[in-house]
Formats: sequence, C-alpha cells, structure tokens
Amino acid sequence: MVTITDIAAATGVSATTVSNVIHGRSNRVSEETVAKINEAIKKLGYSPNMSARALVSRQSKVVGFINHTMPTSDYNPMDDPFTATFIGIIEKALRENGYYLMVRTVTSSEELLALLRNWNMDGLFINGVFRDSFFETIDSLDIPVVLIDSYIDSKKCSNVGLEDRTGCYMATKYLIDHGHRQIVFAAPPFFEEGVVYERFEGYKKALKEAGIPFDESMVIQTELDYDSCLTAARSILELPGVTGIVATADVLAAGIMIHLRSFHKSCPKDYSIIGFDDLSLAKLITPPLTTVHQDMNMKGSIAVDIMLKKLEGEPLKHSHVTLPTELVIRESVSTIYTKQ
Amino acid sequence: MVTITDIAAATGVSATTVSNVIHGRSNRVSEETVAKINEAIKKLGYSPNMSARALVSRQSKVVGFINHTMPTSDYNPMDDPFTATFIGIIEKALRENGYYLMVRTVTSSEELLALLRNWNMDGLFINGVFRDSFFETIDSLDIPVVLIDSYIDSKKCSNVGLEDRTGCYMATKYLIDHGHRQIVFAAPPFFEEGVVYERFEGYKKALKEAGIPFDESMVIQTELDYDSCLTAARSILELPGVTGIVATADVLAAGIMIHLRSFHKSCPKDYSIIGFDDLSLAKLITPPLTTVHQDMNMKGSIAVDIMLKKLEGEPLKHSHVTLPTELVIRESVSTIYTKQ
DNA sequence: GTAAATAGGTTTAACCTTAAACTTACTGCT
DNA sequence: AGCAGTAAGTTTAAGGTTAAACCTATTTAC
Repeated sequence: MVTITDIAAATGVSATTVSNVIHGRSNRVSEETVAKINEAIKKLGYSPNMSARALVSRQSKVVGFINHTMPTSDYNPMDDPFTATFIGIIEKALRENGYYLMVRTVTSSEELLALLRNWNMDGLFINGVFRDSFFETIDSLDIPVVLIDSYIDSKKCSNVGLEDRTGCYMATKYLIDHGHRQIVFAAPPFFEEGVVYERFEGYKKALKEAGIPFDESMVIQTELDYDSCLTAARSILELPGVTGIVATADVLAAGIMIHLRSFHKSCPKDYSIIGFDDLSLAKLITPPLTTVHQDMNMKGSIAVDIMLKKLEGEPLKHSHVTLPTELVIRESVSTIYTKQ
Repeated sequence: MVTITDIAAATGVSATTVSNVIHGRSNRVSEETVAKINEAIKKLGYSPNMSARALVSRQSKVVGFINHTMPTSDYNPMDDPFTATFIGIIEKALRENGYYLMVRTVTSSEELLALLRNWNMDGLFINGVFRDSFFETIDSLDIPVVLIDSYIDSKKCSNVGLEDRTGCYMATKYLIDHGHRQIVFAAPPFFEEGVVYERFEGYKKALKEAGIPFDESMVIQTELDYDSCLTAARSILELPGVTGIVATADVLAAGIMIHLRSFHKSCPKDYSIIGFDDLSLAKLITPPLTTVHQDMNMKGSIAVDIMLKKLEGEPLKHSHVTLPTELVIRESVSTIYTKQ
C-alpha cells in the first residue's frame, strides 16, 4: 500500500506537505513542490486511505442508504423497482462528488445508531415505513438526513415525496367521472400512516366530493405478489356491483387484472382499473394501464441534490419536496352510461 | 463517541482487556471482568469504530458490489431488476455475517484499484460486461472476487452464472419444434463476449441442428427501452416470412410484442415470441410470455455463499457455478402447420 | 536598519483499535 | 525452598492522515 509517507519520502518533503497538496492548500507549498508531489502520486499510484481519514477527521465520506423493515420480515426491499432505480441515481451523483454509498437494512433504532457509530456516516437516506419511535431516533441525529416518501413532520430531516393524496384523488375522480360508483381501493396493509394512508385519503376525498358514501367493504388489503393478487381478485368478484378498481401500485393493478381475466372478467369491459407508479410494465400489459405517474429520476436527483447541499453545509430553503403526480390515461378504464 | 477507552475507564481495566472481551478472547480475562465490561458496553452504547479497526487490522469488513460500465454510458445499472434483487439478497447475508455492502460503479481498472486502496475492501462482487484489460486487473487482486454472469476464465475469481447457451438453445428449439423456421434473434448489441454471445450461440446451435441456415439479417440489435423496441418491431415487420422471435430479455420480448400489436400483428397468431429471464412481468402481459426462467434468488444466495466462504478462508471446490435454466411455457408461441 | 510579514515548509500529537511483548501474583510440584 | 506454569491482566507501538503549533529564511514596510 502506497501511503502519504511514501510520497513524502519519494519527493523529499514531509507528510504534511503532501497532505496539503492533496487538499489543494497549495498556498503553503511552492509550485515546484506541488508539481513534484503530484507526479509522485501519479507514478506510485497513491489513493488516500479513507479509514485513516475518517479516523482523524470524523468524516467518512460515506452516505448510507437505509431501508427500514420489521425484524420479522424477510421481504427484500430491493425487489421494489423504484428503490433500485433510486439507488442507481444517487450512487452516481454521490460518486461524482467524492462520496461513497453504503446500503444497509436496519430493523431498529439501535441497529441504526450502532451503524452510525461504526462508520461515522456523513449522511443518510432513509427509505420505508417507520414508527414514531424510529423517527425520534432519526430526528435526533446530527448528520444530514433525507427521507424518502415519509410523512413524518421534521424540521431537521428533509423529505422527498409525492403528492400521493392528490394522485389517488385524481385516479378515483377519473373513475367517478366515467360513471363508476362502486370503486374498490386495493392496497397493501399499511393504512395507519405514510404513503398508503395518504392515497387512501385521496380515494375517500374523491368519493365524498361525488356524494358516494364510503363503504368499508370496498377496501381490499393485499400484498403485491402474484399469488396475493389472486386472492384480491377473488374478493373483488364477491363484491356485487363493483365496476372500478383503484390500486396503489401498478403490479397490484396488473396482477388483479390478469386474475380477473382468468375468471372471464375482462378489463376494461367488466372492470376499469387504475394503477399507481407508471412502471414500464404499465405500457406493456393489455390493455395498457391507466395509472398515476411518478417521476423516479426526478425524485432521485432531487433527493441527492438536497443531500449534497446539506453535506456541503449550504442552507436550504425547500427541503421538503413534494413532487406532482400525473394521471396517465391509457386504456384500462371504460365509461359507464347509467340509465337515468 | 464512546470508545473502547471509555469502557476501559468505566470498568477500571485497560483498553486491551476490553478489546479482548469484545473479540471473545475471554480466556485471558476473568469472568467477573467480562461481565463488568459487557455491562458497560451495553450501558454506554459502545459500537466499534470500523475505521480504526480497518486501519490497524487491514480488514475493513466492507464488501463491494461493483458495476462496470463504459465511461460514456449514462445507463443506470440499477434499472435492471435483477441487479437490484441481487443486491438485496447479498446485503442481507453479508449483514448477518458482520459485513457491510458498498455499492459503486466504476468505468476503468484505475478507478477500481483506487477504490480498493481507499477502503481496503475485503471482497468484491463484480457485475457487468467487461473487457479483457479490466479482467486482468480483477484477476490480479488478492481479495475474494465473485463475478456475476461473466464468461472469463479465471482460476482465482469465482463466477456465478447461467446456462445461457442452453437456455437460448431450448427457446429456439421450442420455436422450431412448433414449426417455425424464420426466427429473429433480438438482443442488445454485445455479441462479442459474455451473456449475449452465449445466447446467440445457443440460438445458432438450434438452427444448425434443425438444418436451418443461419441468416445474418435475422439478427436485430436493440436497446431494451420501450422506444427502441418500436424500432426493433419495425425492422421485424420488414423481414418477410418471419414467424418466430427469440428475445434475450423479457422486457425486449414484451416491448416488441406490444409494438407489433400497434401494427395489427398479434402474438402468438402472427408472431410467436419467447423471452428470457421470467420477470414477474412475463405472467402479467397478454398473452403470458413463454420465457427462459432464471432463479435470481438462487443466484444471489449462491454468490454470497461463495463470498462468505472465501472471506472466512474456507477452501472451495466449486466456485464456478452455472445455474440451470428452464423454459417456462405460457401462451406466446403458436404452432405452425406447414403444407407438405 | 530593523521589525513585521510572508513563503515554505517541519514536528508533534491525536483519532481508535489491536497485536505483541511484557508484568505480576498465585498455584502446584518436587 | 525453588521453580515452572498459568491466570489475568498492562504497556507499547503501530496503522495512515491531518490540524495545530512551530521553525527558518527571505522579503517588505517605513
């Protein structure tokens, strides 16, 4: 391993002088020496030992991407295509700015705190649903934190999220405007807080505005995998009069659609379905899925932009960003003409 | 920050003794002291400073997940759903064994070497196509390396891959067995080496066995995004007599399928299509896609298993693992009856 | 002409952890 | 009694880097 001392020895100066050159403090070093040192660095192939730097400077240049899950869950958070895309985007931006990305799943506050002590991380992206107790831990940290899709109110932590409520409101309203009155809300079982809660509120708001009474039995809780969608489809079949379905994820919409078809119910003839996310999948299924679009690239680049500004100590005005959603109209919704 | 010295002070012993307890070398410490120290660790909330450990021990407990791309490319390697799932799987296993995962994209040997010097990584997963020069660098490393889907022959590096050739052979043969003779091979433009090359060989082998002359014009090079699939579909339409399509990715198969439909060509009536990967997508499109299945969870867990064994210094017998593929028959292929 | 400032450095100590070498008190054996 | 062996530690040095304090020769200011 080539160290700063090796460079110093090779150029006949002290380690500190090499360090000064590396950090661009060249006002303290003659041009000639700077040139000599840079040459030696190149020739000997020196790169800094980040551990030593972290130890002395208490800054590691490591940013964590944290997934928070329940201890019991063996759900793979990376199965979500958005999480993955997101990581790709932030890794690139961090790298271009001299930072490194460590990916980690934690199940408790203690694990998170231990992780931070382990690595002296400079900043944190935190993804996933979490309880209030976990939030308190996050809010007490003194490093930059950017939350993703979190609905917890914090002065310190930034958040990058979506107009979930409005998005789902638009989707539901679109169905209502097309004559649907009996509309199922299909979602994974996280109604108490966060993204699903907000979307649920949007759904209920659209119903209320149209004077349609909210019916608890219209809520279908389901996991997102293919088999769970079958169960969801069965439940929907048992509800009389349903013509519309709002699903909080495209995979859910697509899964329900395909299983309904296996029961000889077609979309949009028998059921009109709207998804959420606008995955590439949405265009590829038949019929193409009407869905609420979210711009993942935007989400990623805004999140990393906030992080980098925080890391460089720039003051931020808007650190709670809520990105707009957009209803993308394709062919999974039909109009119902009611006799009147 | 609570350090080992704080624990030492709190319990009235030396730092070394605390270190010994932490590392389970308790034969050198009395039971009473062990208990006292453990209590203090818990109470004060000590976790080791990994930087200091790495500095002195030259082992960082960091494993890198490296994507190799061309410097010019702004393709996001994480957009591939497999890469993401893979990362999720290995992160979990590494975590359970006391390791940390750093995700990084590199574009050259120099970047990789610098990264290794930066962090003293203990091991490396390397993903993506790479040239021979890059391979030489990898092969010269003295830490465990597990390659993913690489076809470069190395004694030192392990590899976890797929029976790509056989998979694509089966797909092509399946089309031939169903009466198809004019079969397009659609793939991204990496034919010189690696995964695509192997699949291409499988395609040609099936053709040859059936006595069908290979026709260069049947090869369609295309990127995987939705719009590129349109171009690919157009090219296919211009080829007279084509009835079958082998695509090296499900997204490609699905994209071509949907665009062919926009030209009023249906699958499997006008074109029979086979994909590769068996993404969740494959079940959700219409018609459900016949495709070559690969078991990503298996791939991930085998890869991380090899890595962990290597990290613990266990000797390995089989470190080049080629996972079998399986043709999953759905509904995107029809039989052609030729008059004779 | 002399003090002050500046250029261009060097020396030292610290960051936290660990391995190696060293110490001390006691037990057991002959 | 004398010695080896062991239990239970401690001390020291090292790992690579950096900030703070220090040093020396030359230049500038008046």
